Amino acid sequence: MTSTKRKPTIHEVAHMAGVGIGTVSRVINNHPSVRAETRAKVQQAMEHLGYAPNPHARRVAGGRSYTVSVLLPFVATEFYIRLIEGLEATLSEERYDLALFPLLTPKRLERYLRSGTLAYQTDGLIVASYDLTEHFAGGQFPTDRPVVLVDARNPNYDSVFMDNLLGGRLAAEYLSRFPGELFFITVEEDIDRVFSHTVFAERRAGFQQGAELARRTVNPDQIFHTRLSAEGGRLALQTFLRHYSPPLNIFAGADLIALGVMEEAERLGLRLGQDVRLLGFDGQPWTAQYGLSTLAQPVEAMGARAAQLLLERLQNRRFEPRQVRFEPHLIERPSTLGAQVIDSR
Amino acid sequence: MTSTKRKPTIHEVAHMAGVGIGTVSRVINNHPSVRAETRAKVQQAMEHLGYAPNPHARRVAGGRSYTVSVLLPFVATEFYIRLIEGLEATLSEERYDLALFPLLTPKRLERYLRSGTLAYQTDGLIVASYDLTEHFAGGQFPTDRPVVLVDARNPNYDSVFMDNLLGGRLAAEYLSRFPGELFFITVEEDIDRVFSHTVFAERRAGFQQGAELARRTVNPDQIFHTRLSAEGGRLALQTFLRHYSPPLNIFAGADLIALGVMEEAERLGLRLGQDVRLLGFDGQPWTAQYGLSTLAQPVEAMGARAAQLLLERLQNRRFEPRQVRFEPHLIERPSTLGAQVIDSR
DNA sequence: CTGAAAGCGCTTACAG
DNA sequence: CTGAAAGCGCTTACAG
Repeated sequence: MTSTKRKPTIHEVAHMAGVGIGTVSRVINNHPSVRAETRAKVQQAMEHLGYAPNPHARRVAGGRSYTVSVLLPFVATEFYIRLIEGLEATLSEERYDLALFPLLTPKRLERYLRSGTLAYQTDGLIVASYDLTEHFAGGQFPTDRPVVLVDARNPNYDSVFMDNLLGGRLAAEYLSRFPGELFFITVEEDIDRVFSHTVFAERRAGFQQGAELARRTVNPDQIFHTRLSAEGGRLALQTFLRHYSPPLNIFAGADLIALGVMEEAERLGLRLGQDVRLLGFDGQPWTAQYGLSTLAQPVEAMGARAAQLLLERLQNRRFEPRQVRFEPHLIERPSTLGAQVIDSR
Repeated sequence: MTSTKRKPTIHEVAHMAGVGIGTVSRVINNHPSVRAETRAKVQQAMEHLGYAPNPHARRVAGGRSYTVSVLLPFVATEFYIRLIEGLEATLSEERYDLALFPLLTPKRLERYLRSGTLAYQTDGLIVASYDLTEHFAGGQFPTDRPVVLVDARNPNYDSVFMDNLLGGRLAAEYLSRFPGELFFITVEEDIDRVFSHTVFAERRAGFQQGAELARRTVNPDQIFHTRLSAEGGRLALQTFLRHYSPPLNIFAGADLIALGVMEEAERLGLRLGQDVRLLGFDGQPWTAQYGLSTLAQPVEAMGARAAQLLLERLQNRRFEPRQVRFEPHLIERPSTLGAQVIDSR
């Protein structure tokens, strides 16, 4: 006895609207074959009663969970906030719920996937940022549910991914147009991280390629490894300045790291866009106010696309795994444009 | 049609065990009034069939969600991993599920609490680390579900909290026994954080109190504010060393920050436990291998206690809000014991 | 386009 | 201690 007041049911709605419960159900589920007039009557009754369908009854009767699980790193980045919003926007249109499963340890993941109740909890899986197949025998997820990867890539599964190599290359090409050396701040995995991704390694490889194409050298001490935090950016700038003098052209592997670079530059009295040219990656909403140039990722769109792929799978459609590639796009702001631009192309 | 093979139901189990479905249900729910012999028969049948109860059917028939929602910050700390484990251990015994709700924005929270479906999703709420009442009119959560706070405190709700003030005081008292100045590294909220907690402010206040009691002064530049990251600890040590010379006695507000201090000390060739005496807070599992002294929090136990309080509320028991206080306890390791101990008590 | 009815897989008094 | 039966609130063919 947890609830205080009885909640209205489909029967009460049907009674009030003067229709059968089947019709109410059809209205709830946006079934096309309902007369507009009938639909209106039913909707009025629902509103009047403050009716909300019981999802559990729906799941029992429908024989499905109407739920999609999202397996994602347990980190504080805005990236995942945006990703979740993209997923949710698309899934909720089809009345699917989202269940978040934070990837903490492989043991938990294993337990989760093999648990007898997962069958009831989830119609499909979305796996963010990791290609987890390596954790399982045969490179297959131990589940009969459809799986879609987002911000990650595997040829055996539908994948929605960012072309990080291209991103790194664009960064190097762009920063090469300015005087001064090139620098890169990359994120290293924590030692204790058991799940690994390749995002930052790809950006770095792209950056090296782009630098080569522009005939610029990037020495090992022009690359700083740190964790994904603003403070990592601050440390990076301090370290660069021990051996190099402004102007510095810095590509931060993530906006959050670029934020730390900005803070430290300000503390040191360096002018952004002149002494330090700074380019981030992600396109977080706050970068606009901060005047941070960045390679923007259409994160919400990636989430929406992944959700769409999964919904199609859930409709039992059979096709080969689909690979959807997204590209970052450059947004120029004061952090790189403080002074005159030398266009050497 | 998402599932591949039909899952066995309670009827099949009953048939195979030669009992009624009611009996099977009683076995599943650990109802006391089942003969051991009957129970064994049923369990055998369940195992043989690979039976797992359908949680949705249970929720419909039982009229409850059998689910507890945990509202928690979306951060990567091990603290929450441990907290979740403590909660889950206790709740799963009573066949309650856990639903994680990451606190991203107040808007999402509002939408979530007021949504018509929350009534179906959740029998009770556990709110971690934040006293969210300030966000709502009248200082009450806009829900008729029982609410328990953990790692936070509010007189109107059951609360399980850590005595952070005591923790800070213990830290100062302990570190005062060593030669050298006292330092504190605290965590500041990000500007964009809308949810705020008082944990670090409390530890700091306690630290100041403890220092006073020990007749030690702590100047403003002996306190460093940073974000919750290992790199924050590295920056802190660098900063302290600009104005102070070893030995330094540092209380890091969190183990994660202490980790950064250790890394930076090593990089600078400083001896831990001699040049730098370091005390963390949390008692993360890895601190043992790293030899980090720390004020350990019984996180799992706090989670278990919170779960227990909520389960009691769910049994419809009425009592005044209960406040359960936990204390940290000091674990001494090489990071403070590298040299001789001056016991001045 | 719509209603009556069967069915989804459980829980829970009610008898015995 | 246990079984038969009603009921939870939906979905979904099946008729019309």
